[in-house]
Amino acid sequence: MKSSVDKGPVYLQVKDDLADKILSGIWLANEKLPAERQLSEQFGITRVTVRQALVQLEAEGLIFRSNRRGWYVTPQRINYDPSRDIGFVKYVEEQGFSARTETLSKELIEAPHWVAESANIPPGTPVYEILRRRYINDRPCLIEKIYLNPQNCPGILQHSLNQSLWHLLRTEYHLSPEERAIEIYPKTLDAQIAEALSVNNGSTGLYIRRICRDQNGVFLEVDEEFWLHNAMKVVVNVSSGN
Amino acid sequence: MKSSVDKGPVYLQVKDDLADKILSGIWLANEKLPAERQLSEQFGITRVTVRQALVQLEAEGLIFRSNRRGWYVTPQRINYDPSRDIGFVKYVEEQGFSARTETLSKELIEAPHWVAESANIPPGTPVYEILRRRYINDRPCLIEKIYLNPQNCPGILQHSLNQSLWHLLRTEYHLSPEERAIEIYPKTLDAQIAEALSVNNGSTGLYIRRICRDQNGVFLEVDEEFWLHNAMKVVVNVSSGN
DNA sequence: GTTAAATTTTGGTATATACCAAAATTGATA
DNA sequence: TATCAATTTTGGTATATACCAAAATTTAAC
Repeated sequence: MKSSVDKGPVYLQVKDDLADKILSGIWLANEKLPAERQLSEQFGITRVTVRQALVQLEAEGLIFRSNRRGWYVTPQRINYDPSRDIGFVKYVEEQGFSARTETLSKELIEAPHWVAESANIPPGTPVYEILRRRYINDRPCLIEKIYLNPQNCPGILQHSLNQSLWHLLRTEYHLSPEERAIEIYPKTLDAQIAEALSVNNGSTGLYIRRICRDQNGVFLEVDEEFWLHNAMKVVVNVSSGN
Repeated sequence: MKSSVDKGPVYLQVKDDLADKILSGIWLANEKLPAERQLSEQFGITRVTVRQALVQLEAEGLIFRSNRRGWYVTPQRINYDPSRDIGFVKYVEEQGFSARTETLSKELIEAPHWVAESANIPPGTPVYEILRRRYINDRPCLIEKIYLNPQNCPGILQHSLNQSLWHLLRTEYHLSPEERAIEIYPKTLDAQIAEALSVNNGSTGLYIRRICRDQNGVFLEVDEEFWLHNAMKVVVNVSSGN
């Protein structure tokens, strides 16, 4: 890998080399990369240096790792519009991917601190909490924590929650959000979330928080999403208003 | 740092320890952390391991590094609403920070490929390109590339562009956007951008692309922003529509 | 042929060490 | 006292090595 002319750090050269193999299609989406020791031999460098290159590529989103199983080529990002509620599965399938949802838990709890605060309800108010895991092409891509106002949708936990939640809210409870406050920023996935997405503890993800209110400003839903940072691209369309 | 009971990897323990010092206020915003060699001695671990912890903390956004000068405590994120155009400086100052803008270059060029495509104009059409660097509390936080339709705002490059661009467009050219298509995702900062923000080549940033059109659907502005990933939080409010 | 146990491979973590160039600091000089 | 050169510190990069536990693979047993 070393050459007479300086092309910058070796690990960046290796990174570029691997990136080429991916972008040019030599390695396909979801394909497993050679083992680290194998790569280090191929490039004639230490495994430590290979690792530096791989971590870089991971940060760029070109590759991902699945718990101790190795490095894989990241599939194309999907577009995601957090301001719409047409149903995740439908939305993803329109883009030519397959999707599915898994409900991890659902219960009535006392509103956590931050939920009470952002929903503007007294602390300790009972709320429904729903935990879901969403897959795109069989890859777990996000964990979702949903908090619902029980006054608006009593008994919703009896329903199957693997479908579009807003479809349910619309048809069964005649609810539809009027105002959405959305927050987006990169955030490290904590142990619980990382585990649930089978990625390494400490991986960076994209965090989306959404607070939906009805026409009277009453809180309908608070929603927290923890995405693999490389799985999607946020796409929002906003008209006028200003 | 080692202890009899297993508390997971040492580098995560160190990370948590440092995180505590920051969150508890022992180390203040913009304060410089001790040198890596010093930390490694304090914790009784290798510099390599210290580095692992620091890189983690950086990914979490708690600390940042400024080209070879060391590690610093990240100041609080600002809120940023890419769907509004009330002027960056004013917006930031309302949140209690100081802000300023620097124009790095401005010229008439042929529309780059992706600009022509997303603006729906013929490739090669002349457009104004403006490059700006924005500071928050004297820290360079984002690079902005702006592409304007010359037909809408002839001669705009003669003006000072360190002020709010939309204020200029409104008052001088009677332009205001009706539709905005916004894209947001984490992206690695390339060499040019990283240099301009004086962060390491290959750092991850948050990328925001915005396409603004008038009421007739004619392209007014295309805008690319490259943010330090830890400098802000995207905040968008969307009403109804669906 | 299927299942279970033994073995190998591999990623995750960690130490010890070294060199370079940029940055910061110190010291000499005008 | 201010300026500039010499020195020291420090972050960035890289090698060589090692051990563990999870995962994958192979082998043995039923």
